[in-house]
Amino acid sequence: MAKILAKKFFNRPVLKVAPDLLGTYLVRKHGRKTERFLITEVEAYDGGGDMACHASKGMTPRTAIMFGQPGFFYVYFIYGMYWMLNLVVDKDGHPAAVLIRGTREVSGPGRLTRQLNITGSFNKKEIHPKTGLWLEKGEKLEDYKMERTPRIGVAYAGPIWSKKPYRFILVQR
DNA sequence: ACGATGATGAAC
DNA sequence: TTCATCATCGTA
Repeated sequence: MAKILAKKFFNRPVLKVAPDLLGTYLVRKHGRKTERFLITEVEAYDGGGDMACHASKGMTPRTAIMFGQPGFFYVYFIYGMYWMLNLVVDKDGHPAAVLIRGTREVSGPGRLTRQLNITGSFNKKEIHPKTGLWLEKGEKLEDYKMERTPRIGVAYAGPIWSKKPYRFILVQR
């Protein structure tokens, strides 16, 4: 029986949680079918001072979820077409999230939500099997190594924050 | 290189 | 109420 990642896992600083998510499984159940996707690409967004993080705008109707408890989904609509899947992490009151950018099976954050049929209905839902979308511990991946790069598509955040190495990826050796 | 396509937040 | 912008992707 695979281990389900619970609140304790998410209730840590985002720069710890984000790399730990690499190699874990994003699990989606719709109808009778349960599918697992190995996470290979994530980005960390860390607090109100991170100018690339939506929480840098303060608490708004959209960003309020990030200011709450860890272990919930933050899902928002972008470019008139795509849903972005984020996991709220770190302690209650500190707004932080991890963007799931890709898996071994599906590359790209917009494609991922489209293929898994994830929309705004998941926003503010708990990361738990009862939701139909959750995370499970992975296995040892000897043939992959982790790399860090700047985040994608955040030039608006300015020279400092757009260059922070907050993107974590698994690449094959 | 650029258009699709609509929510969001800030300015007015 | 308008307006610029946007944590993207497919086609060219």
